Amino acid sequence: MIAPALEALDILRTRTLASLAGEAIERLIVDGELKAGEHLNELALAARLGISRGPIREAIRGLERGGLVVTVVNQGSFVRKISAGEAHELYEVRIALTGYACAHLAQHATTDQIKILRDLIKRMSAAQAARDAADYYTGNLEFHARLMDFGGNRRAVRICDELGQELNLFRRRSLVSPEGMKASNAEHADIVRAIAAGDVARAREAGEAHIRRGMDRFEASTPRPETDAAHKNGDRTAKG
Amino acid sequence: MIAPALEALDILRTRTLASLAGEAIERLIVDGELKAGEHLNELALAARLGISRGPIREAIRGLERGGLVVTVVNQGSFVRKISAGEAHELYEVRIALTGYACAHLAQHATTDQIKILRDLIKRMSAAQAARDAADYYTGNLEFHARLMDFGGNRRAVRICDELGQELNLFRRRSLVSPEGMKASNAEHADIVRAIAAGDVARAREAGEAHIRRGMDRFEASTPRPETDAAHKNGDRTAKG
DNA sequence: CCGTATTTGTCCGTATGTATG
DNA sequence: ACATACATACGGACAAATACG
Repeated sequence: MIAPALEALDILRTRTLASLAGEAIERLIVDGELKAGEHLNELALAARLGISRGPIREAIRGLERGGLVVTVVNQGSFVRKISAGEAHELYEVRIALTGYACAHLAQHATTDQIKILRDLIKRMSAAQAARDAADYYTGNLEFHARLMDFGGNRRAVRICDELGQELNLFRRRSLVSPEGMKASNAEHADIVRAIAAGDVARAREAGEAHIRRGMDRFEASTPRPETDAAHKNGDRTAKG
Repeated sequence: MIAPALEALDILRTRTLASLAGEAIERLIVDGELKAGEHLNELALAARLGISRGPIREAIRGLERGGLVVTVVNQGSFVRKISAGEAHELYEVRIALTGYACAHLAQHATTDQIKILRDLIKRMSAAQAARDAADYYTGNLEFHARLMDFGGNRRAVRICDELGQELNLFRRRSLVSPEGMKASNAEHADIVRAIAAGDVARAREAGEAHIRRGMDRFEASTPRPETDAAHKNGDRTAKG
């Protein structure tokens, strides 16, 4: 199969090739086709997408700012390889934002919003019963997005979304076992209960604990600490 | 025109022109030389920095991802003009992260770290007494960076830094009056006291309240409520 | 409403730097 | 250590779309 080139969408023309290329490369990275640490060959990417190197380079700059790739001069760009420590940092930011959003919701949530959250929990419960990991995954994604959207706001949603993408550079999709789904969804229910009860402190605690438990599960399941971290394509904010 | 062209750093060559251009344009925006809503002329920027359009375009893609500019096809890029509602969102994210960092610090702060924070408070106190707003400003910046760095971590620092930059698109530098400095620094002291006492809840509350108070001060001082909120990117340019 | 000028979007060519035999 | 091959970095040119008179 010769590359689902961008020419297929050429009819639209409502967006620049750089933006389309950016999304295409982003997909290649999050889907794992471009693995962590791998080199991004501009010419190859341009050929694959059927465009020239200009838009490719522009797209890579965006990904660079987004933290998906790192660039070294005269050597090119590489898919960012984040360390366990960096992953921990990302998780902590999510913990902070989720906890705050839950606390905020406990004070300001409407009955409609709570109903939406409860419906999502039901949907995930059904997915878990059906062993449908994919459906649970999307439901979980929407649940957390709703949580942030209701409480924090759109910007917080975007930040969490980007953090999730970066985390996918470390863990290849959070594989959830049936038991894991059940436990995770029980935590979701805890969160919504606290929110519905208007218990600010408990809502925050439940929200934080949920993410933190996911972090713990993830860090416990990681084969090796992978202390090599920085390598040569380390973050430019390198320290120590 | 002074034109602090990039040629001065041409000797180093340790970084790409795109990254240097990005920082240069970023400075132009943050410093207010390029005002909100203003159009970014690629050719003019290239001429000003003494380079070609290629690196300029790449730099703009980075700023776009960073939220400093918005781009519309076949029309170019504009300095992002954020609404009061969006500014409120940004503030809330900072509230969440600062509160979490303070709570974290209350549990894990070392005596050395607390000493550093206290020294910064002293420095700001001196700056306030001397009516040195600039020194207070930098001290304040470092204080908050330290707060995040100790607790949340480097990534949280970066996020808060970027949020602060975006906020500068709305408010032209948070002008702090002498009384404002004094009140603000008193809140700093409250935060550090709670951290030193190991009081998690109070530390979080103090951290959140500090940012929230800054937000309130800012929103109270804003000339117009601008209730439109304009969604997403809003109207790029004030044109009829 | 139309023609012109300006600017963006894209592609290609060249030079420089790095990796490698 | 030297030479070769290759990829990146940058500049410049062309076409299309938009803005303006």
